Amino acid sequence: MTKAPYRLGDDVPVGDLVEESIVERIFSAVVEQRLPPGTKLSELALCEAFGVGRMHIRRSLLLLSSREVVDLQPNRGAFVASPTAEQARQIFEARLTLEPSITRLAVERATESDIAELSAHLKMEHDANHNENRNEAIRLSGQFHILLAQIAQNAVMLRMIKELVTRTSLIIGIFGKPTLASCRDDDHERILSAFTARDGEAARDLMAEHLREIEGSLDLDIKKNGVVDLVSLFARP
Amino acid sequence: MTKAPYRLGDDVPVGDLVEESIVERIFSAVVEQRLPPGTKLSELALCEAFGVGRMHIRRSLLLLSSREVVDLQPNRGAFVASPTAEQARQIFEARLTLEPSITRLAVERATESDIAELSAHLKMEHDANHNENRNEAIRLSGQFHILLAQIAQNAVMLRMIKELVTRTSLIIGIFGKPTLASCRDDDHERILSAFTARDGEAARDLMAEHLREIEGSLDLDIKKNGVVDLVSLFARP
DNA sequence: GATGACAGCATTGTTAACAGTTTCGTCAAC
DNA sequence: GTTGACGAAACTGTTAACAATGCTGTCATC
Repeated sequence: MTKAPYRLGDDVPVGDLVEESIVERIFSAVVEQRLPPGTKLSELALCEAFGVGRMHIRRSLLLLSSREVVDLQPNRGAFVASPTAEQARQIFEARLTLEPSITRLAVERATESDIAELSAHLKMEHDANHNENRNEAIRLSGQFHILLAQIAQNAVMLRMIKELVTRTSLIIGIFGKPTLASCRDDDHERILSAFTARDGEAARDLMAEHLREIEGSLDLDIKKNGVVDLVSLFARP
Repeated sequence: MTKAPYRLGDDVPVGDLVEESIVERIFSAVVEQRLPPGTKLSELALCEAFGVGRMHIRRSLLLLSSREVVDLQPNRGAFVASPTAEQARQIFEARLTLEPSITRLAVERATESDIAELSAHLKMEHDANHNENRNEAIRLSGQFHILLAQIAQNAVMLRMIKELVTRTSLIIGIFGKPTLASCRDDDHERILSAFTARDGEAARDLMAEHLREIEGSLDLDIKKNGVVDLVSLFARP
């Protein structure tokens, strides 16, 4: 994921754009499980990592905490959130409420090129799984759900899904069994089949089943920990 | 509008608490349509209004803009959002996805005292309507939907609903016909009946119908606030 | 050796001053 | 009378210094 290219003469990105991009990149890092739950997000380290002033970092952290991806503790700092089992339950309940409907809408609204994109995406997922490229596989697996919300053409729900997918990665990091780190891509394949058949109801039901499967695969009792170097993590390639 | 009372010995509110309360109060003002779409929210004025420093106001405005209740324009300031017709469509689509399910969950999880509270709430709504207390009627009408999400015991969806209800107030302010400023409270009565009958499916369907009714009562073509903004009109897409 | 007080350090929270931009009013020109 | 340029004032954006809090390592005591 590279920075958007700014040519000379373009308006320099200012204000919200900076925070937006930082939030997006931290979201990605969380989804890919490069930022495990509980990781301290020190302001200074993030300033170096993103090459911006403390103000932008503090604003970004506030935004992240408003999405409950980061836990802001007064006078102590920011930490990657560690969802509780109860929060996990609520998040899956929200996903089960939203995503089946979104999936049906997506089927109804998908153009041929949308379906082609989904198909190409699934191929990437499959490859990543086959090559044991774990980070990429996890990222693509979450991205699939986001793609559906994009195809459904609803920015409101898209934003909700981005948050829920990200928090789900945290949940899997805490409560997931080591073997299963992401969605099984054949679930996604089946959903794609419903797209090509233009069967919205089937897609909706498959998505519900898919989500229930993920939730069922969790151990809602066990916990874990770890440490990560923020600078190298966000170093520009 | 008075400051929240803090007794001596209470922990002085620090950090997020300040912003949270400001956001909440601005949400309320928007719901009650005391802050119409497009209203300029000057930092200095808000500093005086809430008796806090500029930093807290700026953080609050950022949070409000992340919920799309406030539009943050670089170097120009913060304005109460003016949802477009397309955004209105998406917001109702999201509400139609979430709230019927939430309502069913609420019926399943409601205690007797929850139902009593709902009933008391409806009485207040009815009174406010009868006394032509418009602000109070609008506020209670939105609060009803929030109450349901609270009864459903899902903090994730509760937060989503708070945002959607607030933005719906903006939508009604822009696209609503003058007569109908809030939900008809007899719709809410019918939903309560389904609660007392413990009929979740009925409650769900009534809520869906209720939302469709509200959306149907909008003029999604006519922009009432008169002046057309030529700049955005001719802006490149 | 374990425990607790203490001091120094690191980090976060807050404020104030400064810089940059927009906005508004004035005035001159047509 | 309208339009456009100019300048002052008001507002927002940014930075840096300062204050306050939490953390850590040391040392004395039991």
